[in-house]
Amino acid sequence: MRKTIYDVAKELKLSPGTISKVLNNTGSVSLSTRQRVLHYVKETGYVADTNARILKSKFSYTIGVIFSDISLVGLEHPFFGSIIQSFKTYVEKEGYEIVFITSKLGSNELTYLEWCRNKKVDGVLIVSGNINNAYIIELVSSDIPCVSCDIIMPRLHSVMSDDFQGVRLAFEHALQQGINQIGILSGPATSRAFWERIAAYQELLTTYQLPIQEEWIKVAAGFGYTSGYNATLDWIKTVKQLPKMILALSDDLAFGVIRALEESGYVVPKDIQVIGFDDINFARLFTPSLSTIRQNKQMIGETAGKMLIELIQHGNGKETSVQRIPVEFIKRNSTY
Amino acid sequence: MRKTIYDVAKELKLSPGTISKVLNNTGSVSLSTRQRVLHYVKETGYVADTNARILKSKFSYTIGVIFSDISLVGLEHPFFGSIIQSFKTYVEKEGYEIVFITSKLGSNELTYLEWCRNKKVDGVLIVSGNINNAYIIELVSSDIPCVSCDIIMPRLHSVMSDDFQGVRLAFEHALQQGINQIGILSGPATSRAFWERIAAYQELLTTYQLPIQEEWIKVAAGFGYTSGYNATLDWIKTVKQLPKMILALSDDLAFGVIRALEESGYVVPKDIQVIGFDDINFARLFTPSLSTIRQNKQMIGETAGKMLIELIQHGNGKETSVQRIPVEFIKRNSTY
DNA sequence: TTGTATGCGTTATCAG
DNA sequence: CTGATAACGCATACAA
Repeated sequence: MRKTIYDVAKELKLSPGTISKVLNNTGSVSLSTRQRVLHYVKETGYVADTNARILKSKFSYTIGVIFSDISLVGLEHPFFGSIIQSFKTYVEKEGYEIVFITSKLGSNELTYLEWCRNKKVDGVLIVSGNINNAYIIELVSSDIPCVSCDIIMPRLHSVMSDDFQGVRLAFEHALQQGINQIGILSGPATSRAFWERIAAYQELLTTYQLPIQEEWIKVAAGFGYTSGYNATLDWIKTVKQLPKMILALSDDLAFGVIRALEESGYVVPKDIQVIGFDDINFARLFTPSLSTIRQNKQMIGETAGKMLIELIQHGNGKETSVQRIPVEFIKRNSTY
Repeated sequence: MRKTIYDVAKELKLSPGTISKVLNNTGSVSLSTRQRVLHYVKETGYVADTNARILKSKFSYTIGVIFSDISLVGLEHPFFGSIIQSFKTYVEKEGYEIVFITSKLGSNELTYLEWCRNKKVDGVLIVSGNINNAYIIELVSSDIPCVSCDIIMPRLHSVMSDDFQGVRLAFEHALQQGINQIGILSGPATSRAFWERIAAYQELLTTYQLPIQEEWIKVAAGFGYTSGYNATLDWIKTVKQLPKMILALSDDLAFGVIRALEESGYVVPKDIQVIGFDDINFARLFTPSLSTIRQNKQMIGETAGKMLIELIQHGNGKETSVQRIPVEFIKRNSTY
C-alpha cells in the first residue's frame, strides 16, 4: 500500500492537517516543524495522492487540450503537432500536466464543458476547432480559462502567427524584384488562417495599387499535397495567364503547386516563383527547396502556455485578445 | 454544482448504492429499477465524478504513455507520433484515456512506477525508452501491464515491425536485379531497431553467400537528414568502392544519403540505388521519390492498444512476447 | 501553532 | 433486491 498523509503524520508525531499545510504552503506552521516535514518528505519520497487531492480541492493542475481532428492526422500534424509539443514542454515545467479532451468519458458522451467540469481541468488549450461548434462555444463561454492558437472568438484569448505580416513579406519579396503579378493558392476557407491571409492578400493588392484579379485567387479542396496539386492543374487549365509568383498558404500545398507547374512545363522559379507557408521540416529538402513564411511554432506553443497559466493563476480572464507572433521569410530555391 | 450520485438517488427514491451498482454493472439489482436508473441517467446526462471514482476503486481507465524524448522531437516525431495517434484512437474507442508520464508530478520528482501508482494507471505504453533506464526496468518489473513498440525486455510485451523481413525485402530487390553489392547506413546502434537491422543485414549476407565487407556498414552519428548526409560524405571519402545499393535505416537518413551522393557526382538510382525505411509522408515527395520499407504505423499502434487492453482486462501479463507487424517494400524512383 | 472533525463523490460491504 | 454505512486520501474550517 502507498503511504498516506496519515502515515507521515504518525511517524512525525504530528497531525495530518499539519502535514497538509506545509505541503500546500497554507495555514501557519512553525518553521521548525515545517522543515522537519519537508525533510522527511524529501527523504521518504512521499507525494500526495493526486485523485484524492483533486477530489477535495477545486483544482487539478491539469490542462485540457482540444484537438478537433479536422484532417484526422492528429498528433502527426506537422504544424499543430509541434505547437502541442512546445506547449506541453512549457506547462509541464510549470507543474501542469496535459490531457486530451475527447467529448467522451468511458462510454459516456459529454460536451467539452461537462468533460472539463468532471475532470476539474484548470484551463484548456484549443489547438484547433470550429468556431461554430456548439461545444466549443459553450466551453469558451464558461468560466474556464481558454487559450487558442488557431481560432478567434469573443471571450477567448488567442496566440497565433502574424498572418498579415506573412503575406506582406511575400509581397515585398515579389515587388523587390519588380514582380507585381502575384497569385495565391489557399486551402478551404473554413480555416481562419486561410481566409485571413486571403483578406491580407486583397488588402495588400490595393495598398500597393495592384489590380485585383479574381482568377489569381485559387482555393484548393483540401489541406495537403494532392489538393494543391489538383487545384493547380485546374488553375492552369482555366486561367488566362498565370501570375509570376504564387503564394501557397501551406508548405504542403506549395509542394503540390510546384509539382503541378513542373509537370505542365513551367520551371520554378524561372517561370513562376512559389512561396509556401509554415516552414515544416521538409521544406528545405524538397526540390527545389521551398522558400516559405516560417511560423514560429515553438514560440506560439510557449506563449500559449504562458498565457494560459497566467489566466489560471491570476484570473481576469474572459476578455478577447489576440497576440500575434512574428513570422519570417525564409529564402530558398523556389524563388529568386 | 455538479449533480452527484446522491442527487440521482434522491430523485429516483433509491439509495446511492443502488445507482452505483447499475452504473457499474455490479451486484444485483432488479431489471425494472435498473432500467429506470439507466433511463434517468441517459435523460439527465449524469456521469460519475472521475476523481472520486478513481480514488475509491483501484482502476482509472487511464493508460500512461512513456515517450522518452530521445531526439527531443516529441510528438512531431514522424514515426512514433503516428503510432501514438493510432494507439490513442484505438484505446479511446475502448473507453480508455491516455496521459503522458513525465517523471514529475507538480514539483515532485517521481520514478515512472511511483507516478503510475499515484495515478493508478491501468497500464502503460512504452513508446520509446532506454532498456537500461532504471525507471523503465522498475516499471516493467512491476505488476503494471506494459506494452512497448520499440524496446524488448524480459517481462515486457512488444509489438513492432518485422525488421528482418524489411532488410530481406531490400536484399531481394537488389538480387532480383543481379546486384550483390549492398551497403547499409544506420543511425546510432543504441536503438534496437538499428542494430537489429544491422544484424539482419549480416545474417542475410551469409544466407545469400555474399562477401561480408565491413566498410559497407556505415553508422551515422544521429537520426536525421544531416547525420545521413555527413556520414555519407565521410563514407565516400574513405571507402575503396561504394556498393551498388544502399539501405538507409530511416527515410530521413536516406534523404541525406541521396543528397550527399548527388553532390559527389553519383546519380541515383543509375549509379547507386537507395532504399529508405519507414515510409514517412514526405518519402514520395522527395526527389527522387524514395523507395522504402514501409512500416505499418497504424497497425503497430492499434495492435499495441489491443494487446495492452487485453492484458489489463484479462491479466496473465508478465511474460515476454514480441509480435512482429509485416512491412512492405514500396518501389519508387530511388531504385529501379 | 497544532490537532480534530467533516466532507469531497464514489464504491463496496454488510445487514435488512 | 435494496439501503445504510464505512472507507478511499486529502484539505480545510474550526477548536484547542
